[in-house]
Amino acid sequence: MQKKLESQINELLKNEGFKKNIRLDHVIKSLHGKAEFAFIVNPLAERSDDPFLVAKSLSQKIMDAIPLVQNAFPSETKKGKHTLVFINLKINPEELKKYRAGNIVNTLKDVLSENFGQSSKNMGKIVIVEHTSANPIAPIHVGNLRNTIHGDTFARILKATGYEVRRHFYINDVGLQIGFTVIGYEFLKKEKLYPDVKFDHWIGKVYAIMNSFYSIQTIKQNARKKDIPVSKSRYTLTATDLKKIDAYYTDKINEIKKEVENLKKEKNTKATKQKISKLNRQINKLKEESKEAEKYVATVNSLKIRFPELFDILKKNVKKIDLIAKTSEYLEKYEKGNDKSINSLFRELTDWTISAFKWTLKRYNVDFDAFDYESDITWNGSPKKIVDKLAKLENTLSLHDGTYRFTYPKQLINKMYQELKLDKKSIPIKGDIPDLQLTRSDGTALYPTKDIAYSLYKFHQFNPEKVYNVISDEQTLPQFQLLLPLYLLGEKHAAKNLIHYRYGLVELLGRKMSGRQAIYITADEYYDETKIRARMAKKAAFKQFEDETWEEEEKLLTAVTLASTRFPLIDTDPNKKIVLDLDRELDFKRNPGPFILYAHARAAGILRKAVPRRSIDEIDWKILAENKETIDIIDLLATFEQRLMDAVNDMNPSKIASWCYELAQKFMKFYEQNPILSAEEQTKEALLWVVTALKKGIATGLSILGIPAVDRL
RNA sequence: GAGCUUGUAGUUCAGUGGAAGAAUGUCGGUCUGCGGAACCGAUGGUCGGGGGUUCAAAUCCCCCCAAGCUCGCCA
Repeated sequence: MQKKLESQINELLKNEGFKKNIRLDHVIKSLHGKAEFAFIVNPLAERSDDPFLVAKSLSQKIMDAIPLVQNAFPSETKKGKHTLVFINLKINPEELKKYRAGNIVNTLKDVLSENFGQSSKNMGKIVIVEHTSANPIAPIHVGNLRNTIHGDTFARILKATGYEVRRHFYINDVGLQIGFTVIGYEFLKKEKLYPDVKFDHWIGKVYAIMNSFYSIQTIKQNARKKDIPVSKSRYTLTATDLKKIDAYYTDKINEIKKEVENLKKEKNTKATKQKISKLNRQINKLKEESKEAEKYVATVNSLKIRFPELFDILKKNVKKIDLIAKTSEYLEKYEKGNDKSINSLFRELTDWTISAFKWTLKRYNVDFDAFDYESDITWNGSPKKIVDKLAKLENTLSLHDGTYRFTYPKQLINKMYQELKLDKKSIPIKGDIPDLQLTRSDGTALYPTKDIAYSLYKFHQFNPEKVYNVISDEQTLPQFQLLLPLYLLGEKHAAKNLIHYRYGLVELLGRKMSGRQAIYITADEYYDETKIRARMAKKAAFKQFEDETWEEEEKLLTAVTLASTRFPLIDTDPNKKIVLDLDRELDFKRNPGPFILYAHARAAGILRKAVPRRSIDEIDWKILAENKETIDIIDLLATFEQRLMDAVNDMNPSKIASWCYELAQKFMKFYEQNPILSAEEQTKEALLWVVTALKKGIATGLSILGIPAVDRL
C-alpha cells in the first residue's frame, strides 16, 4: 500500500510538472493518529517558491485526486536557519484497516512458516569464518571472548542466509611465546610439578613467568650490544642496571631531539619533514624501549609473589641454561619437524591447552569445524614455496643478511585496486604501506608469510566464496599487507575475498588486563561468576517452580548465563572498543540479554494457558488493525530478513541483537496494554496468534545470538 | 611524526542526506493481573570544535581538538 500510494503521488507530481520523485516515510510520533505517512516537500519547490505554499496547494490536489487519502496537510519544522516542510497523509480508515489486516496475516504466516530465519539465498556457497585463534599458552579471557562471540554469532548469521559455513580455529603453535613456554613446561615435568588448576589457567602462569625471564635476558643482551655495562647475570636486572639503561636512553633521545631541532631550523621541504617524522618515530620507539626494563622488573616481582612455587622452580632451572639460545634451538627443531621428542612435547602442551579451550568454548555454546595447526602448515612446505615465488618478484628485495623484504610500490597497489575493483572506502590504509619482512636471517618464515600460506590453504582446500578472519583492529595493517602478495601470486579470488572482520578491544572498567603479567579475567571466571549470580537472583526472587527438576533449573541458569555474557559482547558496533563494567553486566535488570529471555518466558507463559484454536485464515484481522502494539510488533517482525542481510553486509551482528531487544520491549508494552486471556473470543484468538509469532521471532533471534530460549525463568 | 578507529542525554549506545531516538540514572505514578526481572509519565542534547558542499548535514568533504590503536628478524 505504501508503494502503491507512493507511485500514485509520483504520477500526480509528474502530471503537475514536478521533476522530482518523492519517497514516503512513516509519520513522526507527535502526529500519530492524525496521519500515517509523510513526505518532504522542499526538494519539489524551486528555489524561488515558498515550500509551504507548494505544500498547501499540493495537499489539496492529492486529496482531490487520490481516493486512498482521506486527509493531507502540511507541517513544518525549523532546523537551524532552514525550514523543512512535510505533507502528512491520513489514509482512508477502511482502506487502512484492510491493508494492515493483510499485513498482519502475511507477516504471521511468514514468521510461523517452517523456513523463517533460514533463507536459501546463498544455498550451495561456502564461507569460512576463522575466529578466536587464541595462542595456546594462556587461558581464553574476556578480551578474547569478544572475538569468539563475534565470530560465532557472525557464523550463525551467515548460516541463516543460506551459506554453508565452516568455522576454523588457527592454532599458533610455532613461535617465540610457545617456544619458551614449552621449555618451562619441560622443567616442570622433570620436577614432577603438575597442574593444580585447569590446564590453560596453569600454563598461563608458566608462560608469564618464562616470558619475564626471556624478556629480561633480551633486554640485557641488547644493552650489552649497545655497550651499556650491565651486570653479568642473565635473568636479573639490578637497580644500577636500570639506572645505566635509563641514562643511555636519555642521552640517545636527547641526541635525536637536538637533531630534530636543527632540522626544524632548515627549509621546510618535504624531505626534511620526512626526516623529522622518521626521527620522531625513533624517539617514540626509544621511549618505549627505555620503559621496558623497569616494567619487567615490576612484573617479575609480582609474579614471584603471586605464584611462588612455580616461580622458584622455573627460576632454579632456567639459571642452568641460556633461554634465548635454547628457545631458538627448540623452535628450529619444531619447525623442521624431524625431532620426534620435540614434536611430541610441543603437541602435548598445545593439545592439553586446546582441549581446555574446547571445554570453555562449549560452555559458551561455541563449536568449531576445524582446528588448524600452524606447524602443519609449516611442515607441508608451503611457506617456503611462497617465499621462493615471492622472491622472484621485482618488488621483493633480497637483503645482505639473507632475508627477503616484500615492498608495496604505489603502482602495484593501484593496479590491484583497479583490477579487483576494491571499494576505496574498504581500504583501511592510505599512503605508504611499510615493507613486509618475509623470513628471518636463518631462512625460516615469519608469521605473515605463514599467514599467506594459511590463507591459500583455506581458499584451495575448501573453495569458499569468502574467508572472514575475525581479528582485532590492532592487526589492521598486517591483515591488509596479505592482499598484495596474494594478488601478485595470481590468487585474485583470494586477494579480493579474504576479509578482515575487525573489532575493537575489550577493556575492563577499573582494571588492566595483561596476558604477559597473567592479569586477566578468564572466560571461565566470567561464566562461573555470572552463573552464581543468576542462581542467587533466582533464589532471592523465590523463583523455584514446584515441579522443577534439577536438569530444568540448570537449563534455565545456563540460558540466563549465556544471555548475560554473550549479549553485552555483541550488542555494540564491532568498530567500537568496549569497556566491560562487570557490575552492570551481572545486574540482570540492566543487562538486555536476560530481559529478552524474560519476554520469551512471558509469551510462553500465556501459551501454556491457551493456544489459538482457529486457523489464521479464519480470523478477521481487522479487529487488530488499529491495535498499536500489535502493529509495532508485526512491523518489526517483518524486518527480520532485511536485518539479517544488513548484518552480513555491514559485518555487524549487533543489528540482530538490537532486533531481539526491540522485539522484547515491544512485547512488554503489548502485554501490559492487551489483557489476552480475558479478552473477547475473537480478539483473544487473534492476540494469541500474535504471541505465538512473537515467541517464535524471539527464539529465532536468540538462537542466532547463540542463546537458547526457555519457557520459564 | 604518519595512518586508522572513536567522539550524540549524567552514563551505555542506536541513528549512512530529510522532523534528535532508546535503555539506564534521577524524580513521580501504575500493583491482589496472562509471571513486577514489568508498565506509564517527567527530567535530561550548541550531535567534540570550526569551515565547506546541498533546498536540506549527526550523516558527505576539508582543517583543528581529545582518547585509543598501529608503524619489529613478536604473533
